[in-house]
Amino acid sequence: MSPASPRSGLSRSTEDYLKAIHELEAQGRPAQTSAIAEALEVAPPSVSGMVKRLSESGLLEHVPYRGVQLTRTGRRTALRMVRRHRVLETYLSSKLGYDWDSVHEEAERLEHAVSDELIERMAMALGNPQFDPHGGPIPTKEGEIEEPAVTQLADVAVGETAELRMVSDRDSERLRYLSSLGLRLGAVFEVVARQPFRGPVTIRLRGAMPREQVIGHELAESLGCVVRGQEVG
Amino acid sequence: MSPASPRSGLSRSTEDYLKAIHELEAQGRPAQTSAIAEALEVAPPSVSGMVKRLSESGLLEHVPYRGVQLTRTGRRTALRMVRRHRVLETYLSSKLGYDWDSVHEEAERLEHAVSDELIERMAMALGNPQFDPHGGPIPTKEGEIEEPAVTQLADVAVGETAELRMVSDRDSERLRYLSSLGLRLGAVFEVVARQPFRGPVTIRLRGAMPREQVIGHELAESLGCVVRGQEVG
DNA sequence: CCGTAAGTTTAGGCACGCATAAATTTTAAG
DNA sequence: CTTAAAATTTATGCGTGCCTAAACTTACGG
Repeated sequence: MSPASPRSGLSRSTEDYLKAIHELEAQGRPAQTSAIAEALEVAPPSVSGMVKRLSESGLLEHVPYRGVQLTRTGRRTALRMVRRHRVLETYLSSKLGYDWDSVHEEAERLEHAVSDELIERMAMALGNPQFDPHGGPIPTKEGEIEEPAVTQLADVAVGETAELRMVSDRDSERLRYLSSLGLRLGAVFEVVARQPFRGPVTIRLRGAMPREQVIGHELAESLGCVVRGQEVG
Repeated sequence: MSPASPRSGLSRSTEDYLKAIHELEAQGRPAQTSAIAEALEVAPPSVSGMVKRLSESGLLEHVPYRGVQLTRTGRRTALRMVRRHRVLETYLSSKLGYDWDSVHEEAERLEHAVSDELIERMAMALGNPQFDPHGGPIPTKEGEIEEPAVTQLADVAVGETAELRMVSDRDSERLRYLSSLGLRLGAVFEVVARQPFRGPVTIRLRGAMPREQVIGHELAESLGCVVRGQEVG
């Protein structure tokens, strides 16, 4: 008997697979075995085995050699996990002084152990927040989620002014680096240069002490911004 | 590979076994296979198997057919789990509005998932409390615990006045019943009668509306009191 | 259209943690 | 002291979830 998560009756691994597959689907990519394996840091044959179990449980559909797709039930469970994760991150950050670079790891473990009751109490205590500390939208209890329309910093034109709205929570190193640059959520900046061939982007942060920062292309792709148009510095 | 708890490197089950064995030892009873099996609600052969693994890991010593004893390391881990459990219970109760009859179940799951860091942050936010919502002493970070000297209500003499100091957190039904009687921690009452042959105890609660309550012997054994001596109502 | 590289699945194994049934040891009774 | 009852351990087996190695599909370049 594998340990069951409260109420869902699903194992920790199962929840992790569903969440990972959901994320791949959300990115538009078909959820292939190798992609799942990479996301969860397991070997591809392990994924094949789990996919078989999950499809037998009706949580996803599997077309051999092609990929998988979550069923309605699978997606519901995945969104429930996303809600748990993001409410936890928000709570840890707001109420217990965690930094945005350390919440992810803690939430990743807790999301399998908390009850729905506790999540709702935390959400209540926070005033039912809509976004987590990285700007990720928090699905409602009913499983509704609204992805904010953001533009990758890498795609913002020179001369535009933009605001940082969303960042991946995956790499805490990266988050610490962003903090050190003064790039927090809500930070406003102007794009002053963009090098071609996937080159870096240069921005000027607005604030008491405006500074110019050079952001590598890959990092710039992971930053979700809202473009405010061309403003006069 | 079994899922590992943060930092301890031990599985959920391992942590549960150590905690259960610790509790048996604390009660003076030798930790026998059957007692462990009963506490964890598993079959005795499962205990034999786990005991073998635990003793190979140096967490306890096993004398075949006799019983088991925690090593220094085993006890340290067990006390760490007790601290986690009780800090969690206190936090859930103080900060998230849980009742004393519902905290145990939630803490039971969370104790395996939280990091030491989170426990210390919670303890800090609570002002480093010494007791959990059931009056159980919270071990320090260093693993020191001081069992309060309490008397079972079943052993308090007629005419004595006592204060409720500690209750088992195991049975939430029982806790709800106590609440319904007005018997919370700190409640002061006088023992007005005791029936022989493990019969019930009758108490009179002090307060705005004094009431007499009859408490069954078994329940009275589970209530830890501090006797205040004979006072005039 | 054929063959190879890349991706996927099957085959076979292992550790954990649980179970039941059978063998063993201890205890307690006569 | 012998023997039956109770407790414990050993023997086996099962499901989960991971692994590596081998077999199999699919996609693609020549």
